[in-house]
Formats: sequence, structure tokens, C-alpha cells
Amino acid sequence: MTQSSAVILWFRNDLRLHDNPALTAAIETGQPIIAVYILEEFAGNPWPMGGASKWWLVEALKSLQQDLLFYHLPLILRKGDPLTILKDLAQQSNAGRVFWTRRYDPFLIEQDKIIKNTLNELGIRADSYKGALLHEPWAIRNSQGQPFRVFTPYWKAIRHLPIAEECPKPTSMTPYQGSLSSDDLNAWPLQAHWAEKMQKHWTFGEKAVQQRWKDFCRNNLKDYPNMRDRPDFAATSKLSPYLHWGQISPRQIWHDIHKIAVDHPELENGKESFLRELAWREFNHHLLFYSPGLPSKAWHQEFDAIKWQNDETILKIWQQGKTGYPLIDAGMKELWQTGWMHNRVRMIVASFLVKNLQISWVQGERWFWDTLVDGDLAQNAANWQWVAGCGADAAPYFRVFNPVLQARKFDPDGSYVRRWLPQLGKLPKEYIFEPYGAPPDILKKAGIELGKNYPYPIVDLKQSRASALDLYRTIVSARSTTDKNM
DNA sequence: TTTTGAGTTGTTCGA
DNA sequence: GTCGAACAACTCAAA
Repeated sequence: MTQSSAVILWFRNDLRLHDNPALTAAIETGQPIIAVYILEEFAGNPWPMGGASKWWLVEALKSLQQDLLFYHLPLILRKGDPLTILKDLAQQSNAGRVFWTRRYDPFLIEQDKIIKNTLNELGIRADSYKGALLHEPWAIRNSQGQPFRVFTPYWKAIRHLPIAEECPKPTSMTPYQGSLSSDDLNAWPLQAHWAEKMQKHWTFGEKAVQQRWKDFCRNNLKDYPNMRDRPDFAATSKLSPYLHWGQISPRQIWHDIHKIAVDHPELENGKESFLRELAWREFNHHLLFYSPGLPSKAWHQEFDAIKWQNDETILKIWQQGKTGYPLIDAGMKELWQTGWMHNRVRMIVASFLVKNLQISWVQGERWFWDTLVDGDLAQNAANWQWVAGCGADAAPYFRVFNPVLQARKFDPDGSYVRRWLPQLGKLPKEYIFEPYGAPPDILKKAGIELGKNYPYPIVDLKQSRASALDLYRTIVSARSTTDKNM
């Protein structure tokens, strides 16, 4: 191989310039850079990108292209098999090295291994970097040398581990001067009409997320431990999609929040609470790494024996937010309108699907995968399993969220419900979470006709809860029998 | 090695 | 209205 004349920077889920170790390493070679994003098409991917993700990706790529203009670095767009494309680019440019940030979905780990080995065999050195997580999923083990299965010990284990400094945003880059073809972003099959309505709920790109993060620290961090549970306030960071796409690095968050807390002791509780959430993100990747079947197989495998209701009609009613329970319906509307749902509401709608409706958590996981802009294999799978009771959770199976009680507790004025279900706007607070219990004259005055402009409840809460507990009890008692036989 | 205590996010019932 | 117990039972880490 002749002297190489360029290096390839393969952008994936690290669509940022600040604290991007792969980018920094590419620049440090001193060689001209070719930046590429590949819309990967491969057979056998069990989780092809969901609709909301595709929509977010377009916006993320647009702003990355924009940010790279400052460095006169074009972002090459290619669609197809990544290995073929990388080989092709290397051949055309005589590039000798490829840089990328690691990703952790089981299917992608396998794919990346093949790509790395093949490139290396061809004399093209491929180097991968840690940029999406604070800790590699395989780097954390308990005192027995085993992976963690409970969150709190995991958190204790990583809480005080040192984290390397951030890589600063580059001051300059040397773009590759040769001509390389690029696809037109608008021609990629990523457009989903239903997703366009989400536009007005988000700001895009790295600059936007930096601003959002700054605002969150200034305005919301102090009260985060309590307020994060309130869907009626904008009290959470909403960083999830940006973190998923790597538009902000977890390492920056970690360092920023520590620095801020030094001068602001009143933020101590907020800091711990927020870092704990960040650690859940890490823990979920840890779980997925050691249980690659997590997205489809129960982590406690005996739960796969549950006979779920396989009812498309009921599933659709849940998806469309027509269950007759306002908090559930408001959450599903928020998801559909914005591509995002408040964390507490996610737990409540999930519990409702799995427990009250007895539909498999995998069905819910699929719907979230398609509709969430922060759709992430590890987070989605681990959290659905957690709610379903088959995941990494010490809590017992009988935790069933009651959507009415939860609403009273966390949306006390009903303003979250009113925001997403304007047809209930005139209903007084006393009945806003259970319109089916309101006296006829109150309903009439509020302009509500049950079964017409707001549905009757799809199930009875008390009865469906009891039925769920019965169902789960069969699994749990089967478990103890099996254990005794072992 | 054995024991002990704790484990993200809940609900209901009865005192 | 408020409070504690019960809902069952297992895994894991630390003492």
C-alpha cells in the first residue's frame, strides 16, 4: 500500500463536534479528513430504525452538515452496506485509516467487528473509540467478577470512578480535497409525513442541545429530585434524543454537573439525582451487553411463559390514546404529537398495557421504538422489561400503577391531561382523571359525550388489576416450584 | 463462609 | 385523612 493520503471519519451515533474522541483522533493524524455518514442497509436487522428516529436523523444530519461548513468539511452521505462503502471511499481517496465511535446494540457490535477485521486485512486500520457511554459495558464487574444485575450496587460501583477529560471542540480541520460523490439527504427514504408535526416541539443540532443543557442546569436542576416526576411541568432535561444520537456526550454532562455543584451546594441533591438517571442509561447498556436477547426475551425467562392477550384492536386503542383513562390517553397523544413522553407517564402507560390490558411488553416496546425520537434499543428494552416485571428489578410483580391515583399525585391540576386532551378542558378537576365517574349534568356542561367525543374506559381498573395479579402469580409460583426441583 | 439487609418510580386495606 | 402492614420471594453485595 502506498503512503495514505487521508483518513475517514465515520459518523454514526456521535453526531457532534464537542467531546468526540474519534473526531479528535482523526484530526490528530494531521491527515486530510473525509467525513461520512452511512445510511446502513443490511439484511437481518431485527430492529430497523423507527419512523420518529428517521425523522430526527434527518434534522441531526442537517445541523451536523451545517456545523461542518465552518471547517469547510463536507459530510459525505452514502446509503448501503457500510463495509462496501468504506472500502470504496478508501480506495478512491487512498485513505489508510478509519475512525469511529463505538456503539453497543448486539447486532451492530457483530457488524462492526466484521467491518474492522475486514478493513484491517485490507491494510486499512480501523480504530474505534468510546464516546457514547461513560463506561464500556464490559468494563464494569462486581466483586465476584460478574456483571451487575441490580442497579444500586452498579451505581455504587461506578459513582466514584474517574472519568477522563473531555476532548474540546476542534479549532480547525484539514478537509480532503479530492472529489467524492455524496447522496442528497432529501432523497433518502427517511421522510415520514406523520412525523412532521413534531417539528415545532424541538430545537435541533449540537448548539441547541448545549443551550438546552445549560438552561436545564440553571432552571431545573435544583428541584429535579421532586419535579422530575411532574409531567405538567417542563422539569426534565429532555436530553434523551440528543444523547441517543450522540449530539451531546454523557462525559460532558458528567463533568459539567460536577463543576457546577462545586459553586452551588444547593444543587447537590439535583446533581446526585440527575447523575443517577445517567447511570441508568449506562446500566441498561450493561444489561443489553450481557443479555443480547433483552429486546425480545424476558430477562427473567420464566415470564416468557405468560399467555399475553394478542388483540390488535385493544393494542390500537392504547396506541391511539383512546382507553378512556385520561392520563394514559394524554401520554399516548404526547408521544404521537412530539415523539417523546414524560418518564413517569411512560411507566404508567406501559404498566397499563402490560398489566391492565395484558398485552405483551414487546408490543409496547415496538410501538415506542417506532414513535420515540429517543428510541434506543437498550433503554427501550430494559425499561419495558422493568415495567413488565420480568426485567432487572428487585420490586415484586404486584406493582401495578393506577392511572387515576398517579394522575392525582403527579398532575394535580390536570393541566397535563388538558394540554393533550383539549376536549376534556372544561371538565372540573374532580373528574378530569375519570370522566366516566362524572355526573351527567357535569359532563354535559363540559361538552363531553362519553362514547362520542371521549371513550368509555376500555377496562375496569380494579378487575383488570386483580386479573393481572392472578396471571403473574402463576408465573411466580411456577418459579418457586422449578427452583425446588433443581 | 455465612448471614444479613436492601432493592427507582405502587396499591390497598384496615386500624 | 393518615399510617403501617401486606402483597411473595429472590438476588446480590457487604459485613
